[in-house]
Amino acid sequence: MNTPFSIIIADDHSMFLDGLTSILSEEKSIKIVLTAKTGTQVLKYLRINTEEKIDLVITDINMPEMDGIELNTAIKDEFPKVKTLVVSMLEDAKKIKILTEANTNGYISKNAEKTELLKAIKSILNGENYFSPRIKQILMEAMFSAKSEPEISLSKRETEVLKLIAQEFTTQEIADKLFLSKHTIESYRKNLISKLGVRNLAGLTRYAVEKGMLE
Amino acid sequence: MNTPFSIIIADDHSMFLDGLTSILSEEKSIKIVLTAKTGTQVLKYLRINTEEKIDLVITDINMPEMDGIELNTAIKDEFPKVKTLVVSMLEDAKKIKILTEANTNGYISKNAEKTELLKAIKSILNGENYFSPRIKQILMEAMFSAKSEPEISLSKRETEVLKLIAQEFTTQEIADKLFLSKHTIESYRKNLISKLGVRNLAGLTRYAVEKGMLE
DNA sequence: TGAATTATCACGGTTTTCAGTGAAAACAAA
DNA sequence: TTTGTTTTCACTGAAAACCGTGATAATTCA
Repeated sequence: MNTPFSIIIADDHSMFLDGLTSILSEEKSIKIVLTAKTGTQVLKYLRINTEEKIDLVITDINMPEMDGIELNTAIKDEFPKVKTLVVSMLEDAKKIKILTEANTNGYISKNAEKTELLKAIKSILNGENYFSPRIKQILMEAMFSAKSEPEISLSKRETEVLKLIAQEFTTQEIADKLFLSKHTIESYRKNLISKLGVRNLAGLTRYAVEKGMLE
Repeated sequence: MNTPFSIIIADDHSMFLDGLTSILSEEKSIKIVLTAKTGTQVLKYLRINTEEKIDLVITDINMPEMDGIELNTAIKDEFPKVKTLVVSMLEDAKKIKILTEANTNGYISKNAEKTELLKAIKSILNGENYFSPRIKQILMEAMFSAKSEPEISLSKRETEVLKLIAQEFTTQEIADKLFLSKHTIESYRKNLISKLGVRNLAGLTRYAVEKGMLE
């Protein structure tokens, strides 16, 4: 019989880690060589055990220290032969896009059935990529809707002023805080309003909060 | 040997469900009689199989149709003999508090180790409740910090006006929309500002967004 | 180096918000 | 039935925001 495939699993939720390990240990063609809770642990292992052939790294996206996206790019950069499969809770189009651009070999949701998980793993180990139909669909939708959002980019100053506005400071206060003229801040407010397509302070504030620009 | 304990597991992420099943099927004292993806499935099963003795329901909080909190209260209401263990991703003090008040028998995080999971299950099956140290700590902190938040309650109209303000409507527009005088809306705005302890529209908007009053 | 973007400032006029103060009617709860 | 809350409306003066329409210097980047 062939030697089993060597797999690393990374997820910060130990229960999920244990569960996945338990599921995969039933598969005789798979050998789990490491389970890790952070991306850094995985990278460290790969760097130390360079002589060991690792076939696949299964990773979550949300992890402390080094998340799945960073881990993925690092692996593809340093160990291009190692395949990666992302198993994530979220179905965030942007993150999926970044991951595909970083040459992830597969992406499935934690909603996926066990059979789909095994299918994905086998496909990848066979040299094919695997993205579940749902993920493909989300990617497609993102492609189309992306064009409708022309990506508003704000300069440093604009961002700074916007934050202060959303924090309830008045024009005069912001001017004092930044050692600028009150007129300057007024210009910024005006620009921000037209740039972001909103009508007033409320709109600016909502934009700032929803984009997570505060705290 | 004793008859094994009958357990139901509910979680909308099938991978987690499979993982947990896989872990627990190693335990001989445990028999998994049902795995479900929604709370309603669990309730339906309990209602049909009334003669069957179910010892424990392990459930996530976030689930479609009927979440873990509703499921828990329903179980405690209809089937008080059935124990419940909540296994959740989130460590939200409020939800934990609601669950303890609804007589949940245990609460552990998905961060918990396998050993802790088994410990929790065994404790509960032995008639004790189990809350992990971390959860206890969060609960304690919530108790103390709760007093610092004096629970601001807004009336229907106040909420309505606040929403419209946060949606960038001017006083006049809101007045027209609600068939009220402009002065009335001004009063509401003023009251809201002092009630919520903010300074201006930005503060009101932030409050509305952060409380999830919009969508 | 030249073009584009960013950062800065200015002014007059209009609208809106903010702060203070007050009050009447409707309604629910105790 | 009294008390409290909610909903409704009104006026004033000051402050701030909003609108239009500029301009100049600094920086960045192609």
